[in-house]
Amino acid sequence: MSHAEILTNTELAHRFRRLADLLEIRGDPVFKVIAYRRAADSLAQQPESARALKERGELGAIPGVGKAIAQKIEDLFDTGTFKLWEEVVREIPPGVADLLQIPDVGPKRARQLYAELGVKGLDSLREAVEQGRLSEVSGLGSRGAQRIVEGLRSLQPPSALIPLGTAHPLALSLLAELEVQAGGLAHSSPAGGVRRRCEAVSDVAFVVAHSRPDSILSLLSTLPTVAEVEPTGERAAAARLHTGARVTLTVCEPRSFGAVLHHWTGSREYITRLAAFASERGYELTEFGLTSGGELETFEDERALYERLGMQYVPPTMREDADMVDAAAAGEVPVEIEVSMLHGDLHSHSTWSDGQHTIREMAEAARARGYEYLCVTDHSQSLGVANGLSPERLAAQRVEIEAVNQELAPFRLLQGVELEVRGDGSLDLPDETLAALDIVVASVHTGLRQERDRLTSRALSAIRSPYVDVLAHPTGRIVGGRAGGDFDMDALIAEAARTGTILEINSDPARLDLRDTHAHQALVAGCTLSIDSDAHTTDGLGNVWYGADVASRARATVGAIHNALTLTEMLAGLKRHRLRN
DNA sequence: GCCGTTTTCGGCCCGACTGTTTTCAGTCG
Repeated sequence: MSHAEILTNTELAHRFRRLADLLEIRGDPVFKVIAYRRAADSLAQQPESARALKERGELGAIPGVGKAIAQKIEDLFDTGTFKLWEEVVREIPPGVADLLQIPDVGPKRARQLYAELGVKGLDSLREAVEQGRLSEVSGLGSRGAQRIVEGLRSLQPPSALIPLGTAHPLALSLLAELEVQAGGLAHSSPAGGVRRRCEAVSDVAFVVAHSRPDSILSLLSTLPTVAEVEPTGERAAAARLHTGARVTLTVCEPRSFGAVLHHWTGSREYITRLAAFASERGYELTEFGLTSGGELETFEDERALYERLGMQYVPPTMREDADMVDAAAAGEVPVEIEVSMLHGDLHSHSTWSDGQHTIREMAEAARARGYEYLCVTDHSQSLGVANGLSPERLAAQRVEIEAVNQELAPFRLLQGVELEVRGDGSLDLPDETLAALDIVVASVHTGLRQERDRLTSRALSAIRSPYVDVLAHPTGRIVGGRAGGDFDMDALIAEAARTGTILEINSDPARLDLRDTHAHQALVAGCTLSIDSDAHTTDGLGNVWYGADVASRARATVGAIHNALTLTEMLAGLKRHRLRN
C-alpha cells in the first residue's frame, strides 16, 4: 500500500493530535482526548517505526496505545484513514483545529466560531474578521474580539523557524542515518545556526566528509525521513523532510573538512570579517581553505585554520558577531562555559509534583553526572495541575530527602521549591515555610499576559523577597511558541543585581530563558546567573548543555555562574545566607 | 481511551486568572 510507505511516527502523531483537538472541539469526554494526546506524544518519541511494530504485532507495546488506537494505526497503514476520523471530520472540518493556535481560543470558542460564523480555519477566520462578523459571536465582548484579532495577527507562519531543541536532535539523527547508509563517514557535524546554538533556525545544515564525496549526495534521497532533494551545487543539496523541515547538506573530502565546516557554520557577518582579517595577512579565505600565491591550503581541523592565521580559536557559540575576530586576534576570546564546570543543578522536579522520577532516582542520576548537589524544587501548592506542594507536604518531603542524603553522602540533595508568584504579586507559601528550605526558586507561571506594569511589579516583589534566591525562566517565553510576558527586563535585571537575586538560564530547550541577549545584559549589570535543567526526568538533567551554550553566547565568565560553585560556596552565596550573616 | 501489587471498573488534570453572560464559563499552565 502506498499509504504505508510514507507514514512516519511523526505523521501518525500529527494525525492523533489533530484527532484529539477535533474531539475536544466536538465535546467528547476530556479523558478520551487526553488519551489520544498521550498516544501521539508517545508515538513521536518512539525510536522504532510504528510500521515495524505493526508488522510484529507489537503496537500495543507503545505506552498509551491500547487496542483501539492500535487498530486505528493499522487502518491508517492499510487504508490511509480510519472510521472515527472520517466521522469526526464530517462533523468538524480539520481546519477548525488550527484555531486553537490562537491565544484565548480554546475548544469552546473554536466550536462557536465554526457553528455561528461558519469559520472553517485560519483564513476563513481572517475573512470573518475583515467583514466585522466577530461581534456576532454570542458571549464575545469587544475585548475578547480584540484579543482574537491580535492573536490571529501574532501567529507565525507554520514551521517558519525550527527551534534548536528540535533542530539539534534532528541534525544528529540525520547524520546517524547517513553514516549507516554510507557505511561510515570520515567526519560529520551539524553546521549553521544549529552549531552556533541559535535558539531557532530556518534550516538544519550539516557537513560531512567522505573519501568519495559525490557518492554521499545521492544517499540523501534514500533516507526515510526525506521527502524531496534538490541539488544546489556540485557538492551540496537542499532537502525537505516529511515534517516540512528544510535541510542543507554539504559534502567534502576529509582533508578540507575543517575549512568547509567553518565556512558553513557562519555566521555570515563573522566569516566576512574573518575573511577581511585573513586578507590583511595575504590570504584569501574561501569555503575550502586559505589561498596564498595561487596555492590552496586545506584544513581537516578548524583549529588548524585559526593557527595558520595566528589567532586564537573561536568556538561556534561565539561566532555570532564579527567583533570576536578582533578579540581572537588579541588573544581575548572568553573561556567557553561547559557542563563540566557545573557542580550541581538548582532547579529540578520529582514525582512529588509533576516530575516523572522519584527524588532518589533524580539524586542518583545527578550523582552519576558527577554533580556534588541537586536542588529538588517541586512546584508550590497553587499550581494544581502540577500537584503543587503545601507546607505540610513539603515537611513530609523533607523526611524523604534526608533519608536519601543519608544513603548518598557525600552527594547532597537540597530541598527547595519552585514558588508560584501569584497574580497579585504575593508568594504562594508563608515566610516560615520558605525560611525552612535550602533554596527557593520563584516563577511567574500564571497571568503572563497581564499588562507590563502589573507583570513587572509581580516579578519585582519576588526578587525583593529575602527568601527568593533564584528567579526561574524570567520571561516565560517558549521558543517558537509564545513570546513571554511583557516584563520590563531593565527593571528586573537592575533589581536582581541590587538584591543579589540569581537570574536563571533555564536549559529546557523549549524555554532557553533567559535568552542569550538578556543573559548578556544581566551579566553586564553585574547579576549572578544559574544554569539549570528544570528537569522533570532523569534524562532532563542532561539538558544543561543547552543552557551552558546560551551562557557562552552571552559571553559569561564561569565566576558569574552560581552553580559552578562548590556546595559550600554555593550555599554561602545565596541571598538568604548573606542576609542572615 | 488507557491502565491495573487497590486489574475488568473507576480513576485519570487541578486551580488561577480573566472577561463578561454579574455568578461563572473558558483558557491556560
